[in-house]
Amino acid sequence: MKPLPTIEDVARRSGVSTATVSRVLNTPERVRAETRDKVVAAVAELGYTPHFGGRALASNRTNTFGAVIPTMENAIFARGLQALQEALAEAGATLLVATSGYDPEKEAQQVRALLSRGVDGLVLIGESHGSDVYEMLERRGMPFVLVWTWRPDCPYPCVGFDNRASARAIAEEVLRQGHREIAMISGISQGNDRAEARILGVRDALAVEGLELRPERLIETKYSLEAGRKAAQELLAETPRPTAILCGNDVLAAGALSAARAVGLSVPDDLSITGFDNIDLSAVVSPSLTTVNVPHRRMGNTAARMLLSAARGETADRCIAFRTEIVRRDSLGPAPAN
Amino acid sequence: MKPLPTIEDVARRSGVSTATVSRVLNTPERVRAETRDKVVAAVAELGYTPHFGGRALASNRTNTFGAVIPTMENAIFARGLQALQEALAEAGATLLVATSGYDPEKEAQQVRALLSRGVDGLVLIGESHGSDVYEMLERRGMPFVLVWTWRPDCPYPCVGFDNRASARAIAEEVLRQGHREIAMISGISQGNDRAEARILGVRDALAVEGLELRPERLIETKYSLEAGRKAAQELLAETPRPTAILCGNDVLAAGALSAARAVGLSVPDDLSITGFDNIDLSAVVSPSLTTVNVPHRRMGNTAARMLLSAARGETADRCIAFRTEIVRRDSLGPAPAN
DNA sequence: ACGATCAATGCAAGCGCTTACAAATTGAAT
DNA sequence: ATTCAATTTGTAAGCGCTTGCATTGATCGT
Repeated sequence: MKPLPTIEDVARRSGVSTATVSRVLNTPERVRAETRDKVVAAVAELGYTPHFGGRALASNRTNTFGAVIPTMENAIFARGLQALQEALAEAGATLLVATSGYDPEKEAQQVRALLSRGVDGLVLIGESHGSDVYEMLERRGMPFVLVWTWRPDCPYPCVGFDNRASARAIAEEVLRQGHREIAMISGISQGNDRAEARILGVRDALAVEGLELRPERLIETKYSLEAGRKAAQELLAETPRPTAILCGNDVLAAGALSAARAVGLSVPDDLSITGFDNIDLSAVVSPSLTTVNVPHRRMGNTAARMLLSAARGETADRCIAFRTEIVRRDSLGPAPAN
Repeated sequence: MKPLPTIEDVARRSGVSTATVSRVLNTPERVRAETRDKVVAAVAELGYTPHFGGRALASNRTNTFGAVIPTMENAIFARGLQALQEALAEAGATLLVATSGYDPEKEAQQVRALLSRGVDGLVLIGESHGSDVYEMLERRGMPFVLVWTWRPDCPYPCVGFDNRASARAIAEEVLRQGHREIAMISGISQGNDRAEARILGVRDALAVEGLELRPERLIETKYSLEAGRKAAQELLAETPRPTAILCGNDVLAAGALSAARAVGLSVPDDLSITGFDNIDLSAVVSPSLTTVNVPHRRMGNTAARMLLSAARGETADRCIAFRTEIVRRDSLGPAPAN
């Protein structure tokens, strides 16, 4: 285990002081070209890489940002994260991803871990987080942005979309197709503002038609194919059978789809199913899912931009909402005639 | 931006030296219970979290491990990573994930970045990596393990499965169903030993029957649904049309499935399709995919164990192979009678 | 009762880097 | 030439933490 070259080795080799080496690395324009070349050469010859810890300790910055997401297991956040990562990388920064498993305590723990790693900023999913989390962040003036969420008057910097309005929109679309027996499979709404907002949106739409989402027509469950399948199975066992099932996300919808297939119902002839998020999956299941397209990549990009500028000390605590649109595919059709 | 409490603050508050505080944090059993309690209390009251950089600098260990994977965009590595992460977390360690986008140069860059962050060990996918990568790792005696790959006499510590043999097995299954017009959609094999091995495996199986995989029957493309769809479209346009398409992974297979649907072919009656990896997706597409189950979670767990023990200085440079099995579902059927 | 032993704690020297500040060099402008 | 300002470089003081070594008390065998 050969010891790594340090900045001192580089300094010695290029006949300058460590301060100059440091400047070459951080603010090259403040160093005479000739000197710079010598240093750069020495760096290359030694294969020198600055020691992260040393740098963090001395400068109190890490060029690192953290994101805490509920899970990597399903693809909901993948595309957005990827975009976030790319945008940060382009600015020379690194992204650290941690998962909370939808558990607030674990989330607080992960936030703490990221903070102790000296991240310069943080991305969190949604708005519902422990008060301890918000406290930690504000106490030390840590820049952060909430993504995947937006609502009128949101109190924190966020970049997302209006989950409630979007859910309402797709519910209206379902109603427009003549459905009246409507059920919903949602993620667990407790501690998940997106799930909650989507339920509210559906209720909004139903209310306009004088309908309501009865308790037995709403199943909250974890986000997995299997859970979606089970929930749909339950819903389909009741009488009268729903003619449309709105799902809180595409994964649940895909699960519902397979439940429908299992009991021999044809989608969309006998039963309509809608998703939410428009992940890749939704286009390949059969029938393909009618769903809500969410601006994954734009959220990621924008969050990156906001964080970077906040870390530079520029203040821009704005909230940004993107529009969503309904993606019409094959899983939603007119309500069957009685 | 209030300055964070330091170990010194904790020391002062609990009336001991910083050394003792440090010991309470790292080796509590070496501190008298009474003292320990005072320190723990002070830590709690101040909300103290050790500064990561300081710790890394002083101890030259970070309790952090890195993984460089090709991409997060599709779900291939998600489950394995999750397991890796969980196993590391259980031991109090953290996982840093970086992506290379299947680009060797970017991979080297990411490895370098992780090293400069002082990771205590590294997980890499597969065996083909730039010589600079191997050099960096060996030069500093950095523990690492290759996952997702295994072959007889692999020269580095690895934990995976025999891609070639597994591909051969599923190809044999296809042959057993009477297929003779066989095509394959693979990931880009250049610089991807798993893709390459899978192609070789298929060739092995065909060779036994005196068949070969003609160049126009093998399309290499990137791993995406869309790419899979396009490739299948091409393959299906030829005459004679293949009766079975073996895919290098489930994502490609799902794409192929949708291509088949688009041209009105029934799977598996007119055309059989197989996948590889057994990701969640493969069970929900319709028809569900016959594929090769890969021990995602066990690879992740085992890799974690190997890294942790290597970081502790124990030497255990073994290679571990898990068995795979064929998951029989609906996308593979007997070859259609002419 | 006394040194020997051992556990518990403190002291202080760094770990590799950044960055005020000081010093040296340069290049005009006089 | 000489002066002054601007530019470039060096000096050295930490950043927060760990850890080898020294110190202190307590415990024990005799």
